[in-house]
Amino acid sequence: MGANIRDVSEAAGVSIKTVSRVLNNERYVRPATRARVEQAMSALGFRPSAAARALAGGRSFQIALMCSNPGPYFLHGLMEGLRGPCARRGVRLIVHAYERDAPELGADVRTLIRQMSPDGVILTPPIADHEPVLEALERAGTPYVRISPGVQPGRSAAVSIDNEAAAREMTRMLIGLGHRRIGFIVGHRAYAVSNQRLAGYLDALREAGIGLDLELVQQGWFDFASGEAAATRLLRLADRPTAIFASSDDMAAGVLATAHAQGLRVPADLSIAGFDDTDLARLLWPPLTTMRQPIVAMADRAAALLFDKSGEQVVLPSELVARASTGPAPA
Amino acid sequence: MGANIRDVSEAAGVSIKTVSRVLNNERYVRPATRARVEQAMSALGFRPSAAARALAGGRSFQIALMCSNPGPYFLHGLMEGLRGPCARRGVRLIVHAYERDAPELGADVRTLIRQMSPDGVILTPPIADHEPVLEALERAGTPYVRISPGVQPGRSAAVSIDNEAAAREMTRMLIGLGHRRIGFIVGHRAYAVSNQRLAGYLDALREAGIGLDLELVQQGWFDFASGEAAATRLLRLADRPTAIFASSDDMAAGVLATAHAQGLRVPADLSIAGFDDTDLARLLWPPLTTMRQPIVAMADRAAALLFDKSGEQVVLPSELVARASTGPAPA
DNA sequence: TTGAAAGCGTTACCAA
DNA sequence: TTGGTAACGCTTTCAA
Repeated sequence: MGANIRDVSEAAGVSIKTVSRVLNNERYVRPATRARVEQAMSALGFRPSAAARALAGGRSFQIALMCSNPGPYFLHGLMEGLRGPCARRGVRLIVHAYERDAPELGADVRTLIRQMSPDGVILTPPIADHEPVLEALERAGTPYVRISPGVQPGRSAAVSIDNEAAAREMTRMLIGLGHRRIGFIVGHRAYAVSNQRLAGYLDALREAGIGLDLELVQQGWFDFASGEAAATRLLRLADRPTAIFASSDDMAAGVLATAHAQGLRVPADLSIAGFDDTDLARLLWPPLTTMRQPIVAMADRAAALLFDKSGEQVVLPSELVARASTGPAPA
Repeated sequence: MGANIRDVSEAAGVSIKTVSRVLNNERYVRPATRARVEQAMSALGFRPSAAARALAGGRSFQIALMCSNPGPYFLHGLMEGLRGPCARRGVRLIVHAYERDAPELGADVRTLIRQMSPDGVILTPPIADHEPVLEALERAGTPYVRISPGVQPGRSAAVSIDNEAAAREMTRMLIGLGHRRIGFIVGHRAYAVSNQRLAGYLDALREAGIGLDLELVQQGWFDFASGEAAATRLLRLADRPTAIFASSDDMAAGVLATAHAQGLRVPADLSIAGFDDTDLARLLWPPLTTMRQPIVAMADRAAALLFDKSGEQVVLPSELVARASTGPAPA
């Protein structure tokens, strides 16, 4: 099998402890000694056992990403953003998919902590606001970073964007194009960002003096299928919307599919707006985004906060992260 | 902190070893004893430390998914398929994103094995055919399952679908609709499935007596952007294709975006076919798929093979896993 | 600046 | 069917 720390110490003619010091970049190792040890390590192809380090030292060199079953683009963005920071630090990523509605999420996290003792945890909505989970993390002293938290922003390190402002901007833009009947597809109820985005939409309508028609606000669940379904409901209305703002890209894709299926031309017959600016957004046009790939950026930043043990709350600068297909002004 | 195995043994009035037996479902534990131990475990909220188990027993209760940076839908499908089996077995998933073109992938895997000693590894293309990686795995005795391997099918447990047949069927269908100029977007060169799908396309053309026009075959890289680019090239041709078959859904989405951007109506002006049947495929129609979500199914099956330590090679039944938008026959 | 020895929490081997 | 006790490979504490 692989060489262990003793093999290295013997090869280098030093004690085990000294090898350990080199491994952990501790001070008080003479450069010459360090060099000798490092040479022995690479000569033997030594790789420290994560299990042994975790058992003895408490650090597991693993962080956990807790996410529910989000859309493909959300997951992909997270992974994309976490890859670099983790690789640089030599940290492994455990992806822990949780059931959004499981009753025992707190116990779930406790199990995760006890079993793996991760060096840190990244929480994605909606679990980022789940009290039992936060409590379990804090009680265990496990550092964690929340992505897009909805409550108690100062409670932990967190990364987010200004969802309300972004949704307001996007709605304003649609209004500016002449749209008056703008459908809105709300995200999953459990997610704080769903409310924030809805708030932005409502705000822009109010500002423009457009009365709210509740029929135009439909429930979605952030996934493709719910976008399809919500669009179907919206397009069945007697007084159809001329634009639909889906508060996630996955749902926007669903809207697009529905539009296709009904023979509607996009954007001539229907303007569609999405949120998040993933690749999917490029099915729409023009490019109105000020921030590319906010999810990737948030994940990357979250990892940085975790590794630097900073309790900072970061709101990434993003006046607008959505896109729309913008056809000719509606009749 | 949490209770350890000794606390449990004391609470239950048995030896440590007996608790260990219960934990591992070993034989030779009297039902009464087992019950007593189990009660003590739940009373104390005992969770065995993965690190200690790994160190002492060799099993880490972790499996690793090695994947490059695939499209969002591929990644999502994998996670979706692995979630259930892992949860049922109490196994954690390490997602190890590798650089497709890194020179030292073999060393990378060796490091992974030494450090984490995963109970198993799932390999996705193109690493599923990477000799140094397979060798490292075999030398270490780590069970592994390959998804969509391209060579040496019998070398390990593996799961795949018949890519060539699926691509042939899809091309036949397009031909059946009257298309004669069918663009094809090849996947990343490093992936075996790219060739398999291309072979199916070529086969169908030959069968129909349609001469191959190399201009119609464009290189892509399985991602959205390369689909856009390839479509742009295809649509610039003097003698445009009337249909484009992209050998992945992510690329098909890119084709769709390009078509939109050029004001083409889909499918009236351009038929688009995709591969894999993710949600994205629902942007196209009609539903010609015989197998829903092949990626999810492959991942699920791969996990099963890994856990059952079966060396089986599974080819999932799927005559057709692609979809196309099918407009009126081209002029 | 270096080293010796005592754990960390579990499993494995051998007895009882 | 149960129980000691020695590993497992590293970090930590305390000396030197």
